[in-house]
Amino acid sequence: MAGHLIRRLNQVSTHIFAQRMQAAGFDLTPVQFAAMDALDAHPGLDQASIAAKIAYDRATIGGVIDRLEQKGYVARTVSKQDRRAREVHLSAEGRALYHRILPLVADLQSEILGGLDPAERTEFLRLAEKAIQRQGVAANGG
Amino acid sequence: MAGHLIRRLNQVSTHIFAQRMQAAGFDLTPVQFAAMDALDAHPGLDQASIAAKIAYDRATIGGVIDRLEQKGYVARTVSKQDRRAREVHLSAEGRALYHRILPLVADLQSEILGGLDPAERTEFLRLAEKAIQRQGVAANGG
DNA sequence: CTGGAAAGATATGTATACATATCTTTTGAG
DNA sequence: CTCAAAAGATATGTATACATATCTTTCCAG
Repeated sequence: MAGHLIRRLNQVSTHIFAQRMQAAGFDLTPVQFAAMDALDAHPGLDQASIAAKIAYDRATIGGVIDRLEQKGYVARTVSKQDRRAREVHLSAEGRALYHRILPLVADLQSEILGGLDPAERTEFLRLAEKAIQRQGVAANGG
Repeated sequence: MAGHLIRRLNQVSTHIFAQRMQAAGFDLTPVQFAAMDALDAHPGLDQASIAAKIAYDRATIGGVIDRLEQKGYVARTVSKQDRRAREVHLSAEGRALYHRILPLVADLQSEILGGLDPAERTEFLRLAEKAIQRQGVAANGG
């Protein structure tokens, strides 16, 4: 069953992420890192755009940004152009943390596919990307 | 990023599952179906064994079984051999539902990998299985 | 047989994940 | 300009997902 295999793989992936983070003394979830990654590339992005960029729904991202704000890694300000929108920025601390963690996360990717040799990993990533490409799953508000 | 691709794929997978179930007029999540699948093959299984079989933790499965019980699809009885354990059985209604849904779920698997041709699907499944095989992720109480 | 370790289940707390509803603010048709 | 539609965010409710703690019951060493 494809669905079951994919779920297991996702479970392996999040487990490795959590373990590596804890081992390095950081307290960040995969989604929180993904949000910081988007914010490093696009400072001042509003929440709806963050959600669209990393394929989450707005409600989930709202909570994720809440927690990042509580930790002091991001700051939220009401946009002057559109007072409905909240512009989100990495704080100095958040940016520093992101750049310390980035190589760790890059490194852990290969561990997720640890059972595959390099050629197989490349092929797996190609197939995964192609499978996603065909789908138009955007979720609510994404 | 492997982790991100896998998450997206899982999102596609659960989305297709939910859509197909709703279209067919059923109200079952992927986990609930997985639990019923395990119970059809192994009637009377206790919750910890169900969790181990489908790679979940016990706490999650407890809630899943709660909801299946509320819907009337499973029944829980205290084991006579071990009064700590709850033996879980599909009800007549649950078994009937499972057999109606099974072909639907089998069919939807190919849609999850809809962007891939048959040879690619086979290869993807082989690689996914191999990648999982290497990992020993069991979760708490699995 | 007895007391502590171990196992099954449940309780608690945190973090996704997403649909739907609601509130505020902006935009656009007339 | 005005009001309804639309968009950004938040609120609410359900369902995972999992670590940790606790309760009950069983097992086992002595």
